[in-house]
Amino acid sequence: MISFTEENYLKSVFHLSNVSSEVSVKDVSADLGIKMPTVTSMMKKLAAKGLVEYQSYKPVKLTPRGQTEAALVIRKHRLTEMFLVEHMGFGWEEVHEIAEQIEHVKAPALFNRMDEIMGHPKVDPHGSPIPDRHGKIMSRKLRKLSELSEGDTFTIEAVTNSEDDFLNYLNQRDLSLGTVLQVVFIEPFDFSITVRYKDKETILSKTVSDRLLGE
Amino acid sequence: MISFTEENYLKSVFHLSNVSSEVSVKDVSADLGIKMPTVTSMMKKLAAKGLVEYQSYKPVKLTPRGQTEAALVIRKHRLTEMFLVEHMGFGWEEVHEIAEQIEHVKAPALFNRMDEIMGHPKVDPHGSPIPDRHGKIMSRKLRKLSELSEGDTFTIEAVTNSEDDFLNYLNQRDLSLGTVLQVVFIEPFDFSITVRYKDKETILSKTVSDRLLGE
DNA sequence: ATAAAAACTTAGACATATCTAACAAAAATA
DNA sequence: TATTTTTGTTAGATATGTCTAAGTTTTTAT
Ligand SMILES: [Mn+2]
Ligand SMILES: [Mn+2]
Ligand SMILES: [Mn+2]
Ligand SMILES: [Mn+2]
Repeated sequence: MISFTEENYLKSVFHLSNVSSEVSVKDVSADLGIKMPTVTSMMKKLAAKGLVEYQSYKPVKLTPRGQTEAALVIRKHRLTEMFLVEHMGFGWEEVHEIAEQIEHVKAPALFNRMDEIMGHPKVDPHGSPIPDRHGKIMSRKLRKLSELSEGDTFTIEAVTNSEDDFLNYLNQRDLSLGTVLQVVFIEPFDFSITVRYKDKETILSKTVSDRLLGE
Repeated sequence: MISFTEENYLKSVFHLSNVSSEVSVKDVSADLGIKMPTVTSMMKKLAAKGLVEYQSYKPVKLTPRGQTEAALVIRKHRLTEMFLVEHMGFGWEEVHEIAEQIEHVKAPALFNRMDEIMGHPKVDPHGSPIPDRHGKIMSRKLRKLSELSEGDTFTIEAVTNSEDDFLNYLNQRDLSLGTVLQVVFIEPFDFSITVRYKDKETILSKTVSDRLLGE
């Protein structure tokens, strides 16, 4: 049995693995807001359970089983988010915190039912892929808005961050998944991008354009 | 902040208070499957938090605040059960275990949304009343089927027990909330009751007739 | 190559929630 | 009333998950 707490560590290592190739104790510590000694001891525990590979002073890595278990928690998280948006009328900025709690519920039937009711959605409200029942994830290689050049066209397909502050910022500017943007101008000084969409023109900072994925 | 565990103790004391007038440490111990010394120490903790009245060797009692908090957890439980049945297609025998977990989610918006979507239901799938946002519970005085006499008519309005075994037993016999029964015969030896309903005639044991409430 | 800084681990403490063993009080029975 | 049984408490142990303080190892900078 994997505890609530252990599930959160697995998810953290999983997410960090998709950001950089090596995941350090420090990274996990920062990500979860838990001190390094605690992370070290949890890594030993997860290693003993066969969920992570751990050697002192080395980066940590999920074992295949650890990856599957992490993906299954993420599946529960994303199905929940999608269900809250699609069937309960929540905004995409409201669902992450609720899903953080419901993802730990041990009731496969609940999540399989959500999946069925929604017709097996491929992505969550933030454009992140939903792993299947076996923990397999479809990977799409999307580009960041910040990587484009002047004159390019871009469709928002995902956001890399689900904090409500950021999503409310996007809501205020009427930016959502599916919005098509034209890159009008890139400021060489701070890389802020002027974009045109839906008869509007706005300047987005690099912080924002780094968090928007699409093609 | 009331922990997951504390919430379960409050719920237990609350439920037991509605069964008998006095709630003992033993009762809570039996109800939660937790040893008596553990219950004693939790009662002290809850007393320190102002949620129960506790004195050594005396029955335990919820304070008004303890009652409200218990009722709010029960509200979350029952709204969840109702939502699972009404909006996710689960049977009344499947929802209790899932609700036992979701009732601990800290997200008032989630439960208020369920409540809204369902149009503020008064009872859960087992006929138990759903407390309002302030923890107030409508009380209906229903009779047990076991209290009736031969020739009486009875409409099932609630069950006192949500174990899947019991509910599957009722499902098999096509007994559900709203079913109208005629009491045909009461066996004086073991108080089993012969009932007629929907062109059927069945014998229900005292164990069963004690768990069916109605009027 | 050495010193300094950063990352990591070990050791030990603490909070929560549980248990068993032993004892004490209250209730039931003789 | 005296004894036995039941119920409840105290004391101390254990498991999980967290922390701080103090060292180690590795990496970076001088
Ligand atoms: Mn999320
Ligand atoms: Mn979580
Ligand atoms: Mn998401
Ligand atoms: Mn229930």
